[in-house]
Amino acid sequence: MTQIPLARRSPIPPESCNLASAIEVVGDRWTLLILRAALYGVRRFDDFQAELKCPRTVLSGRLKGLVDAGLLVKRPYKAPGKRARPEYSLSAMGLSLRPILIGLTQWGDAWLGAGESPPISFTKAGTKAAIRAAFVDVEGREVRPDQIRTVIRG
Amino acid sequence: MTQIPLARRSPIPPESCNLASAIEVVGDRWTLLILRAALYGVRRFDDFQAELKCPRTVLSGRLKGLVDAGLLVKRPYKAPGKRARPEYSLSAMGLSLRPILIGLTQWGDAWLGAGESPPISFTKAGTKAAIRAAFVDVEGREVRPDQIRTVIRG
DNA sequence: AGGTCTGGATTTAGAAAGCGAACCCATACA
DNA sequence: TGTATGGGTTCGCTTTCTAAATCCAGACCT
Repeated sequence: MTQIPLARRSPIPPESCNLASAIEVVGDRWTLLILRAALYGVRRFDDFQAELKCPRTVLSGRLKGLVDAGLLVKRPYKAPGKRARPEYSLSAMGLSLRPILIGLTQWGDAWLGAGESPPISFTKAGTKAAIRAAFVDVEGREVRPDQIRTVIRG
Repeated sequence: MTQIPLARRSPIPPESCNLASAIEVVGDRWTLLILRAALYGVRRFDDFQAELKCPRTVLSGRLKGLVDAGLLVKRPYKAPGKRARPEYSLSAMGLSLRPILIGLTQWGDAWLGAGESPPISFTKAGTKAAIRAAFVDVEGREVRPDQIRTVIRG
């Protein structure tokens, strides 16, 4: 059970750790819920608001923050016969969070799912077999969790 | 760039989505920073506090929340010649977040790392080649992000 | 042109959470 | 008996969150 050896401090101080930096950017309830909706295709202010039921002040603040951080791109969106409005779509930076949120979805399915079969699952195109988040080596072959070693000052 | 089709709402309402539930549990700055430290081996109250520099009230609240949620286990810890104290170590539920936090670390390395080589990296035991977070099919072979398909009501 | 609708916000005021410092408590050790 | 130490809680103050109301610009209608 006690696989991780006791440490007084983490090997990398939080100030210079990219994980800690990432947490500063996306480690927020509303921010994560916005990204979740965005990955499902939601792009417009009122749609986010209807989905999240969060205060509009918070939503506009978080959207601005995500644009500043580079995860979302704000650009005008013109529906026919309507005036141009902004839409917020994921940048490459934001899209690359998808594996992490899928991983978190599967973690939730496993530990919070009340034993039911998951309402959403992921497969490889063309097949029906499920896929899952894991670690792979350079050749793309899976590495089991107990085989993972941590290397400092890479 | 617009790979994701526009949607007014996400396919699963947040109330019944395990991703949204997971975000309720771990979608918080201090909570994530605590888990980060815990995965590096930090277990004691004052060590967390020295590492995170957060108010002790917040720390004790978050630790309590993580114990209640089942991610941490609180149990007495007896150092020789010292009195018994509580320590907070990761449960299986908490440990299984490791791939997600490693994935987030690598996301931070890629997008926030200011071009430097990452201060921490992960390898397969016995080799020196780096590993990375990815998706695999049932046989443990990598599935590229553009090959991922979403299936509702699995 | 004037009025209305609609999406995308900002303003305002009260509630909740965050924060830092100080304090408390139990036990090892001198 | 006294002091040190780890693990908290209590106490005010400040920031952030929240909800509701308001604002604003550009279609569309007449």
